[in-house]
Amino acid sequence: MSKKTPVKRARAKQRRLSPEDRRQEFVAKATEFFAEEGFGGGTRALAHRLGVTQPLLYRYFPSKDDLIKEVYRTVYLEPFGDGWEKLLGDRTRPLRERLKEFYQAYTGVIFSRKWLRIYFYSGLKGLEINRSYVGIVRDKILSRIIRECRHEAGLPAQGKPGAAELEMAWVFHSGIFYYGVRKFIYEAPVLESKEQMISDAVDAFLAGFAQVFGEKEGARKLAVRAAV
Amino acid sequence: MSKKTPVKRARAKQRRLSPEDRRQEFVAKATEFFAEEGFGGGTRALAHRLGVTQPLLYRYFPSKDDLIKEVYRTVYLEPFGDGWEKLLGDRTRPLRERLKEFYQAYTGVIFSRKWLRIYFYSGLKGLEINRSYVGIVRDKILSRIIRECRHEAGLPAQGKPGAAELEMAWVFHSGIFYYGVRKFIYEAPVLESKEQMISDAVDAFLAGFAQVFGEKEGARKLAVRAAV
DNA sequence: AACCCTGTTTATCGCTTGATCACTAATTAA
DNA sequence: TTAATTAGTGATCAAGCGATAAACAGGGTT
Repeated sequence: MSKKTPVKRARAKQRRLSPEDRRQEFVAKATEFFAEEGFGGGTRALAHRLGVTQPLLYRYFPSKDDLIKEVYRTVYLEPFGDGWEKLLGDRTRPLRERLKEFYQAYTGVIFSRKWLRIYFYSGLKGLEINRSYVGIVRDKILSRIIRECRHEAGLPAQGKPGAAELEMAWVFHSGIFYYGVRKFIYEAPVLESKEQMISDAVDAFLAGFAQVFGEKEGARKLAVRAAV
Repeated sequence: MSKKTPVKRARAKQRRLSPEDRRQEFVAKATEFFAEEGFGGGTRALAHRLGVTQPLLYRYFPSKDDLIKEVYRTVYLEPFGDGWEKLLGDRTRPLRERLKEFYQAYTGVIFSRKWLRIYFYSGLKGLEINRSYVGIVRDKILSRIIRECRHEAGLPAQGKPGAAELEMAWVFHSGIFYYGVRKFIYEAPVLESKEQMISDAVDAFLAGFAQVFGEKEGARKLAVRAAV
């Protein structure tokens, strides 16, 4: 390459965005960048990707760490709508149907290279935000699922789900979750139809839950209902 | 702190190990170090942890990357004994029992902070070794499990497991795997008894597999799937 | 004693990193 | 038009990185 050319750079003639918009644009692209490179990725490489010079980042964010924190915020807060709890708890519809629909929607949001990689990078860092996310999944999703399963199986409702029930829901949930990990992080071949994977997983979970926790009657009811 | 003290360091009076042993000692401690810090951890910090100076590492390993590769080797090759395939295929015992025993043993090896963290760090790097590990799990463990399930359910044996069956085994396997992730990476509370978690997961899986792929339910299952 | 071999340290090199400062170009307000 | 404000750049700093070279220390052999 020739030496640094002092050519007056033709500044891109882009419309100037409002400061807040530009900032958010930076955060969005930084998210993609860090998802690929990990948080060890350099600010220079990031700036290059944004098409600006490195010091400019420091006009918008006090430090690299602050930028990273904003990346976390957007990634973690993005997915959680409040419709999901209602969907799971809507007893006018069969639980099986609710579960399948919920996991279609949920995985529709989190199954992306970007989301999953940021999730694991922050998890390995041992960040608080990650731990709190696990808590949210447990309280807003899994506990609700357990409650609905108990109801469906004709078991007495009780305030908090038991530890063993909760664990079983975790195993179920994680099994589905890991489909995305295998596909987007390991880039391993997976069953083409996500829909079928979820459908089978839900069917197996309901049968398994009835088998392990159901009363004899409840279990049979679940099995029969499944078959019909 | 005062300026660098040129005090002649009292060399530690440790027994001199053979070069090969010393090397392995380095690799072992480096594994723990990288498990905590990630592979971005510095060679100086690592050397400090080993109680030696940084350049000494380069007498034992040509570069940091070579050291890391050896870390991978030990971590990935450590677990796989050949007894596991035999255990899974031993038809003199009930499949349920075999599965529970296998997963007790398997998780006994990989459920550690060290193993899991190295696993994810290398996974995020997109390393070949990681992908090959996924292949090994699929071919040596999950395919075998499917075969045994088919046999148990009285289904005709066929060479390769179907994609949907394999996926279901993945969901099951991952569910168990993620118990370790939650415990050692997220450091989230889990069911105290790993044994019960595995036992319930296996019971649920067998019930679920029969439900989804079993012969008797086959026709009805198809109807249900068509209706969804 | 002299020598060599090997494990180890000190000092240092070139490069990259996150961050800062002074300056210029572009936009807005008067 | 001119002044003020904002967006963006080039040069540079101190610290940290991986890696290298040369000197040193201690035991074993002759």
